[in-house]
Amino acid sequence: MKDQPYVNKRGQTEQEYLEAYDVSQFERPSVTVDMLVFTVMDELEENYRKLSPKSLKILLVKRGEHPYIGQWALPGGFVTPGESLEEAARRELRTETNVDDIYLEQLYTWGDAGRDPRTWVISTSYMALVDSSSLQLQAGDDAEEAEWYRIEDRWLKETKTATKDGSITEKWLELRLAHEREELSATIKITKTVTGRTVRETREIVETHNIAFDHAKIIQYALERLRNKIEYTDIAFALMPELFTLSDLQQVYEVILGRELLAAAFRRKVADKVLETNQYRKHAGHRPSKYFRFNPEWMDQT
Amino acid sequence: MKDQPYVNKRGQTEQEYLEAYDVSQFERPSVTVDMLVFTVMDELEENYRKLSPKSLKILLVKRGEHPYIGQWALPGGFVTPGESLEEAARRELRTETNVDDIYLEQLYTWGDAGRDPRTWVISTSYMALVDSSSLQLQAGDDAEEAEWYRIEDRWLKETKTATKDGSITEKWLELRLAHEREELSATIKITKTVTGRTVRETREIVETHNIAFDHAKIIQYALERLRNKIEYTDIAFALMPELFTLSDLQQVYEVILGRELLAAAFRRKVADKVLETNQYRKHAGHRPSKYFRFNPEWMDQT
DNA sequence: AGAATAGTGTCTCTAAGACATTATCGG
DNA sequence: CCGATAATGTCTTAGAGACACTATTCT
Repeated sequence: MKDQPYVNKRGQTEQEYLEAYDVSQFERPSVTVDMLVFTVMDELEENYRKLSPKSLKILLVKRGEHPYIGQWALPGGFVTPGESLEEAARRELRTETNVDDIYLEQLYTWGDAGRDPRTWVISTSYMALVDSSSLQLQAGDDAEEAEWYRIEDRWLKETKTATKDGSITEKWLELRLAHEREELSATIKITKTVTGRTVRETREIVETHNIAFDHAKIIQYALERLRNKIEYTDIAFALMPELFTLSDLQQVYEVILGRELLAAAFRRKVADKVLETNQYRKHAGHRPSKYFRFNPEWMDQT
Repeated sequence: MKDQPYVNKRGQTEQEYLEAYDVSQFERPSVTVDMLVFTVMDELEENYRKLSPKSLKILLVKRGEHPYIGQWALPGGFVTPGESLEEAARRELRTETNVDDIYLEQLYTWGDAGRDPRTWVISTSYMALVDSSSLQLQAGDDAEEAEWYRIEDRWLKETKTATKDGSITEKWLELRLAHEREELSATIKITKTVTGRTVRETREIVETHNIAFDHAKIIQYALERLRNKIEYTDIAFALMPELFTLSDLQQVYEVILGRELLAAAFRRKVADKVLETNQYRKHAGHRPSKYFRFNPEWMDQT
């Protein structure tokens, strides 16, 4: 395939060219991976009859070094030579959560100048979805101060301005990350520019409280992607334990989408994606629900 | 925000830490951007009565240097310090096509070891959509041997194997890139691994003819993304000229999706996204069609 | 006139939304 | 029996698919 006998303008063969290649001729950035590890956990509920409400969580680590020392950041680290980006992401994930073989998806690569005060850093962010039940079992690895933060966002305001051949829409959102002992927040502005026939979207951090680097922006972007993808793919199952009830599954959809769904329509929609078991949830204080499992055959339908 | 008085374990303030920071402590990759510039062009048609069929094109450049000298590659180049990835992409786009302010979207970042024989290279790929009518006017910049290649793919075969808790589906596709004087091709294998509740997808080049680096894989990925996005977004308009007929628009959808659409349903679907003009296409050899333009108000609907 | 495309009317089919109804547990 | 959730039935609505039919131009 690439064993051409060609020489370049200076008369070099490929081998000669590669031997003479100066790797230091261009300035190079550091490359890191940032992990957006999401899970859905049960909140405690006092009333024994009611279902425990769920909430979406994201894993953050407390920075023990400059810059942004003492603030919270996405787990991640440098990519090392010889490993692919995805390998680096899985390595970080293992050291952070001990969980392997979970859903992982590349999200976006961030390379704005000045996003790290130390040096030129480009970060590829990966979204991972883990099932909380398998996690709660081994949550004892507090060595480096990692915490699950409840994640919520709130619409703040929107403005629209006409331009000569389109419009500019600015939307402000507040991102809130809460934990028993701490609360982090940020304001993010999303600018949507319509020009002629094309649309451009940019994100910008307006302010951020105790969230390191540009990570508030990355988290908001990931949340948006998660919301979109849960509607047209089956990634929700990656957040579920082996056995789950349809109410559990619906709650996961609801907490991510931020709105209630009608049970009848929801059940119709997922009917082909799950398999019935003959087990029931016990001691519920009300009619017990049947456990289901993911239907791997479903993947063939499309 | 980040003016904390904290010191780290070695007692350094942030300023002291940054001054002492050794940027060379980690090995660093070269970072490039690769551009996937798509357009849809009319093919010549002998019969004056028939509509000229359209085809999807991608811009490639001939490599004049090792490695892969003489083969065809995606246009692109190194990212330089101080510019963001998107700025680098727009800069490459300007030098390659002279067109500015066009649809641009970050696709994926490729970082597998060995993807460039020279050194460790990580590439972020961007997809750009341009309207061919504005391009044909200034197609005379052949300085560096850039060519529009017609792009097609073809399903070859599929196998499915059961594993203990899921299955592996392998799909082979042939990618064909054709030009008046040259024809390039590649075979790509897509492996979909279902394990428990999660799905993983990987791509691999089986063979490639005269397509440099791992670019065949990137092109196939971009084509898939384009096909998906044209169904649920309005990116198709970025491929259209200012004025277009609904048949033109339908043809663009058809050539990208690779299947025919029903006119009645298509027109219903786009009805709110376009604005009528009172101009008609002339000298058509059949009933002339009305010209439409993009409706910028449409963006508000969602 | 006739080839070809432009554009519309309408029936069917499927899926989602809305909401009422029945079922079943723990206490 | 009551409070709560589980699960189903069914009417309505929106939209896609299918296809027939009419309209209009150029040579």
